[in-house]
Amino acid sequence: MPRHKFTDTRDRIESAAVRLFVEKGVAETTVRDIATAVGISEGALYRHFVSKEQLVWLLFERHYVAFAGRLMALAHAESTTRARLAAMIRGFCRAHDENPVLFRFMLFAQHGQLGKLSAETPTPVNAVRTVLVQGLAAGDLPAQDADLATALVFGVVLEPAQFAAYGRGPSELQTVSERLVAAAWAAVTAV
Amino acid sequence: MPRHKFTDTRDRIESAAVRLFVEKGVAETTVRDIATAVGISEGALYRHFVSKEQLVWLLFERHYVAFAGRLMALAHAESTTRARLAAMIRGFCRAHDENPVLFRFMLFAQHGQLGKLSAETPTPVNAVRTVLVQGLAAGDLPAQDADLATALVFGVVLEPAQFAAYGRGPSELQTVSERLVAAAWAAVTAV
Amino acid sequence: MPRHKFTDTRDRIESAAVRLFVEKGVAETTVRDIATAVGISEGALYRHFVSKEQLVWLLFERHYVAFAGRLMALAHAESTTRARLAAMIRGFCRAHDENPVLFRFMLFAQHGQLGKLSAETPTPVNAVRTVLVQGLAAGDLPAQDADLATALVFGVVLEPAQFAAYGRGPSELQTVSERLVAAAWAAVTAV
Amino acid sequence: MPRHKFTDTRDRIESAAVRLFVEKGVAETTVRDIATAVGISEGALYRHFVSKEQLVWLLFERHYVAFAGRLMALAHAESTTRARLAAMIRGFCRAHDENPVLFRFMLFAQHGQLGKLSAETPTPVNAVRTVLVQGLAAGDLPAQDADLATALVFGVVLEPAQFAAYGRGPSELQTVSERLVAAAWAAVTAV
DNA sequence: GATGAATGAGAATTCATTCAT
DNA sequence: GATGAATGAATTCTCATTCAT
Repeated sequence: MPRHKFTDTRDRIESAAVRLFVEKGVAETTVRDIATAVGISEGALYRHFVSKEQLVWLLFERHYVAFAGRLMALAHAESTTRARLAAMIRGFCRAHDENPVLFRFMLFAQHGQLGKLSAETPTPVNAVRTVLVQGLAAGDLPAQDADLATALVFGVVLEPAQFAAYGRGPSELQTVSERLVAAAWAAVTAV
Repeated sequence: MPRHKFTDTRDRIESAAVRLFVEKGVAETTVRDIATAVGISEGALYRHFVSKEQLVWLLFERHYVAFAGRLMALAHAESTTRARLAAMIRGFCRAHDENPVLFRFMLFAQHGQLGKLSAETPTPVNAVRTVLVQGLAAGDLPAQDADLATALVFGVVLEPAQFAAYGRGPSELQTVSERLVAAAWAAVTAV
Repeated sequence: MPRHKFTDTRDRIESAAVRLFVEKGVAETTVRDIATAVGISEGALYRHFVSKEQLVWLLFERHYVAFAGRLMALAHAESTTRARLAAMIRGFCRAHDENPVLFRFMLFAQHGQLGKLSAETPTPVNAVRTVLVQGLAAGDLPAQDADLATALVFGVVLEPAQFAAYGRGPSELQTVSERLVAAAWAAVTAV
Repeated sequence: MPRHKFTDTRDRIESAAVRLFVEKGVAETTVRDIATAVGISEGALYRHFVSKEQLVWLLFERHYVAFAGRLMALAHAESTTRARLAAMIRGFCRAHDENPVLFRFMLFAQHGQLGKLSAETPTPVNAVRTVLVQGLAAGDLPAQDADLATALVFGVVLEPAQFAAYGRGPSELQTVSERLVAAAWAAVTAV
């Protein structure tokens, strides 16, 4: 095993960790599991990451914030509330299909990291909620609790992803993205 | 009386365990945590339960199956697809509000127990799916993937519960149960 | 090996720990060393002590403060500065001979615990210093820096103990206690 | 120049190591600590030293023996026992003030190296002891145990240094060297 | 039924040392 | 001479489980 490669080690650690965290759960994944999956020693991991805790946080925060940014950019490119919501939902589906494991790690894995986010951090939840609040203000949506509406949109998108993880329903969300758009819009307008 | 006491201790263990499993996660809850919460010794716990694993399984399986039964009974009491779905969603809301901690334990806590259920076990998912399949057969619903439709209904109900757990949106789901019924129906008919 | 003895386990841990800390140094003594010396498992140690750090601190603080109290009581029983100092020095010698290992742990072992003592904690240093300050105020001693005088007394007592630990000079300090009293008095009056 | 640079790095390693060993203790100082302090990589350290152990030994042995030589030279320059002792004590004070860190490393740091010295190695202890033995033989000192007398002299000098390290008493020993000479002489003549 | 000390198998982390580049 | 990733053995500590009392 060569010692001094291309420093892709860090990347390999990250993807192995995300995969294991999703497969087995964060608490159930040991540092040894990760090291073995990467093919290095446990000690070597600590050359790249301060602690398991920090590795979890790093992976979560980076991708979570990046995904929020992606969603906001998609929304900004559209002008109507429905188009914005549709673009975001398609964004969810694309992100899921590109890397289902990462998607699950960000949005399902119980890593206990959500509480560490500062209130101002942009999150996917805030991205969707902002669009809905604007839609409510513009009269594009019937008056309703913004948080509840946000939850409905999330439910319509995330639960099919959850089902997919268990082998139920379509495994590629993009094949049903227009269906999810229609369902989400119907849910938030069916007051 | 001794029999009564036994039952009492057992119940206290169970509710303390459910609460801790939800609050901290299953892996993060130690046997000592539970024993301390109940006010007994660690060893005494093993008088009532074979192992932590078995305790988790017992709690999950019992409540999960019971809840599935409750849902099916609610559906059977109605005659139209929409009424059946509505009754089940109200049942979800009531179960949540009666004991949010238990609700979360059953439906969110990643306890890795889902895979242990045999295929024939009645589950809330199957209960909802069965009603939807019947509705599709009866032509009450537009043709669509039954699993996806099930996921949509679950998403519309569960995500608001998830949000409530984080202090977002209404904390009592029964206050918005008709809203959720409307949203779920809209979602599964918006093909 | 019986499991449930007379709970002298705690005491056995303490004396084994003090001995090892002195013999090998605190940092060089592992929890395993202590457990092996006591004849229990490593994990069992943690039933009695929160951490190695806490064990070190507990041992040090308790004996250090107790010894300071002993010294002060000895001083209080006398009325002249010289008699007070003599009583304290004899107290040092007796403490050394009673348990040289504990004596060394308190006064030589580099356990890094000194900094944790709050300023008001009674210490052997303060005990001696207080007597010297009173002697200076009473004119029993020539004017001089109280800290330096304290250091001289400590040096006269502690260095022979240090030598004894290396097998040099008398191993029992009580055999030379009057000599040390005379030397200390001479040192603090030889301005 | 390259030779010069080598020496320079080596010196910087040595002084950083001595400082860290005294500040944090030998066991508590990691090779990484030293490398970081010097501004080189960990691996580079091993270009200059075989091991941490060897570095400790090297530093200790070299300075300890050199200091013993210095003390003996100072004694040899004088003709009376008292003058010899006085010269040595002033030598102690000067060495302390020149480099308190090195002084503490040699005389206090528990590096477990003392046992490695061969019996014939000249040490500060032997230097002082030799002068006292000669004084006893010459009748300049009252009959007494030579080791105990040596310990008394050491205590009178070292304990003020120890106190200085903790911020008690004078920080520069040379300001009180005559006081220490008087105290030491009083201690060894007060039989 | 209850207690709590004890076990033993890991878990995370540290660290002196090596070695390909 | 220098770098820094990698190793592997140790170290502290945790925790589900057992068992004598």
